[in-house]
Amino acid sequence: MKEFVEYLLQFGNLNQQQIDLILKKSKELKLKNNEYFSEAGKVAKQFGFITEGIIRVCYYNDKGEEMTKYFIDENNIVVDLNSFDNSIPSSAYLQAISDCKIIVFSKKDWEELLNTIIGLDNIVRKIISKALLRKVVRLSALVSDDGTTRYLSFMEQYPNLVNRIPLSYVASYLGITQSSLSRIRKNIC
Amino acid sequence: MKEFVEYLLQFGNLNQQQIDLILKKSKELKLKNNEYFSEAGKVAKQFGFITEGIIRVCYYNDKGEEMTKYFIDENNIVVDLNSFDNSIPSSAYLQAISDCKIIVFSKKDWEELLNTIIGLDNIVRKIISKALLRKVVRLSALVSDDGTTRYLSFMEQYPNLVNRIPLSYVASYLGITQSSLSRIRKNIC
DNA sequence: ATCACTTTTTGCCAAATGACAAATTATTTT
DNA sequence: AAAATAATTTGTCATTTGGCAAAAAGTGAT
Repeated sequence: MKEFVEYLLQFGNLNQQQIDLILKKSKELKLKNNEYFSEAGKVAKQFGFITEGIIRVCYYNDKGEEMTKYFIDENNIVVDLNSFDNSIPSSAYLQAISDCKIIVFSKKDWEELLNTIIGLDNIVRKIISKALLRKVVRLSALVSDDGTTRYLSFMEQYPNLVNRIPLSYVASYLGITQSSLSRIRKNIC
Repeated sequence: MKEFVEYLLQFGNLNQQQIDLILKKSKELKLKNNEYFSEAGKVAKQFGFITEGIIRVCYYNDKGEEMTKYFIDENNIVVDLNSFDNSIPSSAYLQAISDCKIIVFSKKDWEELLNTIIGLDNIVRKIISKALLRKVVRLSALVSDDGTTRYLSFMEQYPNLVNRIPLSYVASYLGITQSSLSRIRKNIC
């Protein structure tokens, strides 16, 4: 929990009373490897913060292939934002790809917090923008580069992820086939 | 000008007095084809809204190749945000790739407006988030697809741009070479 | 209409990647 | 340890794309 509070405080101030309020509403969710935090077709009902583990966001394209959009690891917000905010069914799966511990808030509690704590929505907005910006930077690195360069920059961006997740997920994130990635790795090491 | 006001009002309310204040500070900037709205190495000093024309955002990569990050067309905000907000030198060029008319605000005026008009910063924040989200969606389409698919989705996203800008810019945006794009087009049409 | 210049298309070959299947290696279960 | 399962690597060949240079088409000025 401490991590989450510290994380929030990076983006704005909260007094002890406000912090306590947040703590009171928080619950811990444990997910086993391969379990879902939220699923395509369903409305996202939780706002979370990962304290342990890795989540990946994926969907199925026209051809039925599983595509990994991105990864979220420790000390980051995890929420299917569009679905959560607008109460619409999501088009993506948020799946644990290792055992995870996540601090979660129900939608009701979270909205209550946003309404009660002045400045919290400001903090959240900043967090969201920052996350989006990071996403843009990451995606940019994936365009225009060849497989090898993509893989190298992936390793820079997620240095502590490479060895914790299956190769196939990395490949679908990088937009190349698993075999290609395997060959690329052979050439690098 | 009307377009800009309408644009802002999509994201929040402003009364007539506030609108007049904004109008009073606005200036019209005309850029000829190939001129720069802001340049790499310099601090961005203007916040703009394109009423006519197309701007592209580009930079030079390690190899000295010119890379197009994205295009901005009519009825969209144009600003080198990171540089403008933090007063740091930018790493990108914002270049007119057709004659442009842009409504602009100096940094000083814009900050004054943000301080004076309650709710404007909220509106701006919403605009920025939306733009970032669009960027993510666009970039996602560029990863994982082959050249042909990229080009097709580019045409969907910028239907009125394809015939107005040089092929080489489109190619560098799509992350493929100009020759490849030329061949791809031949196969499609 | 001609010339100069820019943009786009082609041709050629090398390199990278995809598709599919089989083999190998790791991991888990019994 | 052996068997079963999953993950990764490798082989083979077709396709796509890159790199480079030349040709063709388009544009603008005189």
